[in-house]
Amino acid sequence: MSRLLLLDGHSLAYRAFFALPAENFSTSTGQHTNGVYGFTSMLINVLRDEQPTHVAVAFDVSRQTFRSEEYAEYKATRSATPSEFQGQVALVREVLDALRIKHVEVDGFEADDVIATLTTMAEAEDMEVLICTGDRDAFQLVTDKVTLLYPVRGVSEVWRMTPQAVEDKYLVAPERYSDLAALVGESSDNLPGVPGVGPKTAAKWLGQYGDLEGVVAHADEIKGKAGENLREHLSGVLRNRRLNQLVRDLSLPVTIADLERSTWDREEVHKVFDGLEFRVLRDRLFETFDAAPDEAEGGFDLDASVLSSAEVGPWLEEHTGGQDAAPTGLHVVGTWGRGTGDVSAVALATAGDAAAYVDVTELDEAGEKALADWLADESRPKVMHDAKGPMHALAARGMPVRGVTMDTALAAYLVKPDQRSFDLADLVVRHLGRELKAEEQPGGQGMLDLVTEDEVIGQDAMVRARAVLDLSGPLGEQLGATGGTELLRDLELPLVDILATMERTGIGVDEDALSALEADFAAKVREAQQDAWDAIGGEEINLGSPKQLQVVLFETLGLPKTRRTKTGYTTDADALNDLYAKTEHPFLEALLRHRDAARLRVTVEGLQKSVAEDQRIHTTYLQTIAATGRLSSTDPNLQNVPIRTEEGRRIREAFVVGRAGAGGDGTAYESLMSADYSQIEMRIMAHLSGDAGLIEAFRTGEDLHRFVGARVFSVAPEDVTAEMRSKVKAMSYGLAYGLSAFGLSKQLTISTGEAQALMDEYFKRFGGVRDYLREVVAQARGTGYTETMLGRRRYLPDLNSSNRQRRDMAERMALNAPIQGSAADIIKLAMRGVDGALRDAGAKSHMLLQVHDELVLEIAKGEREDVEALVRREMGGAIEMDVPLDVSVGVGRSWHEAAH
DNA sequence: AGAGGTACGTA
DNA sequence: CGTACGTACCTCTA
Repeated sequence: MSRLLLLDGHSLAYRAFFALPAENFSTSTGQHTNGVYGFTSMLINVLRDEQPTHVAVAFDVSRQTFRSEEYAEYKATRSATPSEFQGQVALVREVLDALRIKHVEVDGFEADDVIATLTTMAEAEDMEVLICTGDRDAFQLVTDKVTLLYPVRGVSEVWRMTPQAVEDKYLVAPERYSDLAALVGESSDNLPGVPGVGPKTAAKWLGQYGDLEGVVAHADEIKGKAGENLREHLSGVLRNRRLNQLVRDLSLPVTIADLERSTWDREEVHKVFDGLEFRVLRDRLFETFDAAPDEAEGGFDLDASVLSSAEVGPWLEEHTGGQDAAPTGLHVVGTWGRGTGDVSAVALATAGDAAAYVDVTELDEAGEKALADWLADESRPKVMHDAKGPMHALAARGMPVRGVTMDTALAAYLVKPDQRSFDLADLVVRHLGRELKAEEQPGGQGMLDLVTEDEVIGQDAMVRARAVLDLSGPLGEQLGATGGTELLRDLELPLVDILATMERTGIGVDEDALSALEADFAAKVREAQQDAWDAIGGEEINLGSPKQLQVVLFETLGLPKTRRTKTGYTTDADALNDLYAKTEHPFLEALLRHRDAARLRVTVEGLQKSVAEDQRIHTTYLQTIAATGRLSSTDPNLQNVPIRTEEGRRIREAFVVGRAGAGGDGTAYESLMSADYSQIEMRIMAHLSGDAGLIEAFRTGEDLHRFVGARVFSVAPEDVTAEMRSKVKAMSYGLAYGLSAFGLSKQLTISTGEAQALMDEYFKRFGGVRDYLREVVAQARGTGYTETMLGRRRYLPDLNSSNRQRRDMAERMALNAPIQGSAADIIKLAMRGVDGALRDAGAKSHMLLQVHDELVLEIAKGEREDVEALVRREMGGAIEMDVPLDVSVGVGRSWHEAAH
């Protein structure tokens, strides 16, 4: 049985808009999404619950329709569309396009007319019809075959309006509903009815005289005030009836057959949902419909074998030993994290459809050696997905991997750096149009007759190995088309091994020092907590609860309200400091002290929890997260260890050089070395902009902010005061982030005018910077992407958004991405250089950490001078620029000491 | 249990 | 109304 689902796009999105709080649904770029969210959510639910075979969504084109032409006041009382709803209908259309659901609109008519026409067309084909709209005019369409789903309680629930349901509710049959509405009036359409006549009276008349025509014909017979009013408003009633009659014979650009449900465009769905930041909804969509028809054509066809120890060597020789050295797909089954891991099995796949599965735990010595030799053989190219973790796992079994010529996760990241995850299954569907599963072989034997769990794991692993291999083709092509081939081959891929080694090495910590800090901070927390409680009369509130704090601050203490947040008033440090400056209330002082101490304590506790048995902390670097090209660090994040406050810096004292001989190979280390680029982003800005003034500033080697301050304030460099310097410093750094005069004024607590004057003066002196920043945005708007010095792209489609908030956000990203991204490129180059130079020199010293513009190394005894020279050379010479790359180096027992 | 919101650490 | 991240806690909802 065919079943057509028709939705009124605008009406439903608008309902959702009012049902869901706009402030809870917006993207990071500021676009509100509550209407789209509610619409999409409802769409998914209806598709799931009703299983229609055909779907269409109708839209209004404009408010100008034949109805408003006949009656100018039609819908005239509707208030202007709230600004938060702006653009959301366009987003609904984007969602529908991604889902490949047809939408239909006809100039001069309303969505309901389109729905009425489609309903009529479907009825002619004997289809069942479901109509989903918040417009009551559609009740007239209800029949035995046409059901109306009328949303109530926002969009969380729908009423199924069958003929019986309409009659129960309105006391008339559906085909009489419009007659009833004409008498009663419809306030939302600004169609006044007969005064004093409600649904009951109207239904009674219609029952008596059959239909509206009958009521009109017998109007003279109706007694009382109601009858009088009816006679008086007769022309209005007839007009209402003309206007609420839906048009059922529009000429439409689609046929019913066009509306048949098709598989959606997965890539487009990801793109659109990414943009809308709909994570839950996307999951729900895929969960609900993945089993349903899908565009993926099938799985992977493999000539699979499970290898015994003795078979490993011969198989590898036969399938990967050719002269052409074609790459092999490699998938590792195991666990990894914190710089180590364990393998249970590996799967291999070749372009010739051969696939093999090796249970590593069952291998004898010879088998293990055959596998290890092959893995370590640089001349046997391997294709992996997110290789770093698997490499840890293999290395932990004494099987280091070399010759990884493609990492599909890294390639996908370089192609689309804004994506948050690079799940293999997703990439396979998107780029290969297939599912991550084995091909069904009708009546076939072997692969599909899987009985044990092990067999399933084995097959899955081989499919993955094959999928990775197949993905490398299209991804490699896309990468080539976007100029990323060298970036992958020369920068990101070599970095994988370097990062893996850093993670495996870890950084030494003094656990006793951490414990002492923890105890100290804990005591401070208790003290501050007690002081805070005392200051409010002893009530023991949870100081970590913004909600409880708001009650105390703004109700109990009656302090002035702070900046609004979605859920109330902010209690952030800035606001509390402001409040303290105004009121000097002792509670605020104690609360701030509590915050600081509590934060430091959790930071220390987190570090304590992650100390491994070797008394070192092994972070994990993520290479495919930051859209600008930076690394990120997790579990624990060692890129945000406190440094700004004295108390915080004490934590860095606990990061120390490893104990003598702790390396296992007996190497003794003498110190930690911290080497960082000074003002690398400003230097990049000078280089990229070519601004003569800024370039000179760096070439003279004078204090940058003093130099700039002298120009901006027209004084001699020695007359630049500390205040001038700090203003200029804030502005210089802010520029790379797209700082506005307003933002600058906020930060420096000066007037907007003063901030603007400061910026004007700056740009007068350093006009090249302004021209460059403008040019970056203009070019990105044209090409759709920004580029770093090494050609790393970031796509910013929102630069052409019609939404100002989104556009402004995209502009700031466009300003920042080349600068932050080039800095990321440069330090990655430097890491390659340092790693290579250490190796060439046969040094025992090694890199431990990367913190965006800083490298931390552990220095082996006697290597300090050599390593310092080498690090300075490699970091300083990582790339050729018009300004020098200044590197400052410090050495000490701890990270804190090394930072001096 | 999981998600969203707030707050806050770094470059 | 300044970019890029990760983590912890609280609170509400499923």
